[in-house]
Amino acid sequence: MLRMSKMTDYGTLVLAELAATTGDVLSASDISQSTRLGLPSVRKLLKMLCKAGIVVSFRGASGGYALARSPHNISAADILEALEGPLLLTACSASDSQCELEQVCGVGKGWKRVNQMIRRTLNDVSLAQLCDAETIPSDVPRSDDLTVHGASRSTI
Amino acid sequence: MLRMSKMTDYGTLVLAELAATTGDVLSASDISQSTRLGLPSVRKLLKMLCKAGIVVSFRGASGGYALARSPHNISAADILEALEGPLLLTACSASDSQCELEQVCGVGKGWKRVNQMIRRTLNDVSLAQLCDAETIPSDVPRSDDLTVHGASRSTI
DNA sequence: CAATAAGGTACTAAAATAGTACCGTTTTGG
DNA sequence: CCAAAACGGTACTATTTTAGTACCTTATTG
Repeated sequence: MLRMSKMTDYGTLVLAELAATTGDVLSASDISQSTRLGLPSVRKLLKMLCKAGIVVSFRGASGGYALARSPHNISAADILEALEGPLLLTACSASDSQCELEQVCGVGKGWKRVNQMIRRTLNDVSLAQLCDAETIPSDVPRSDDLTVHGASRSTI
Repeated sequence: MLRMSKMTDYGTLVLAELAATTGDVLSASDISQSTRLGLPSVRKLLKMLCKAGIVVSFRGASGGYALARSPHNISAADILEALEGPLLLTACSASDSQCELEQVCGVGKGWKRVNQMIRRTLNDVSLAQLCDAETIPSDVPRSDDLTVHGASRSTI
């Protein structure tokens, strides 16, 4: 359903926790306790976020994790890519697409464009904004509103 | 990976075929042949699209399917919702969310905002545009560019 | 040197997705 | 009027992905 995985959802909680801490570092179990997420999952997430360069780790006793940079400089796209891999709406959006329909397919390019638009959206929202929703513009009309005239707009 | 399912991907091929036809209706097997998708899958997709009101069906010999309205009035959001269910980035974006973390969770609202932004993007792209990618604005700056200053922008 | 904490890997279980099959109903046209 | 064409509905199986866990290794501190 175009849904992020649970792990990614949890991952943002973990990051929010790190963003909110006043202390130096937080250990995986600190975070597990404050977020109420299972320790094994928290550890897994922190490893992934660390690999992606979003958090940094300190080993040994009194070690732990911290954000690698300011929450203003961590984008939603960064987070999603770290935890779910490349942001690709369709299989053929990938550079090494193996879609054998690509010749016949007239819509691949269209979806790639949509993919870019979504990526831009996700690049433009920071972790800091995620933690403080009011700072996210809730209704930003595009500068040239070239919309689907009369396209049904379901209201959720 | 924030990816649409294969079926949705196939579904847009089916819709593109219907959008392109000059004839009256196309049967499931017509579409299966022209798209090279398996007949059972094509049938399943057409049933779903019909239920969602995107295509209309005509039963009996010489029956088949046609778009329910102009491809300009069918949005990407319509298609995704028909084939993948509600457009919800996170579990707690749903109205009947059962996320017991909701109290502790500071990021749910933020993701909901992002969800709305993506929804708007998908509402603003039509099937007609998907079939003719050049008509999709490839670089539309938002009217107030309140971006993450210096957020890393991975280039895919 | 013992305790704490991260790094890495591999495995199991559960859930979602994809693909298929079958039978019923409607309509056409000879 | 009946056989063939084509959709409607449902239920099932297999595959793939996701979630969750376990276990061992390495590093740091006091």
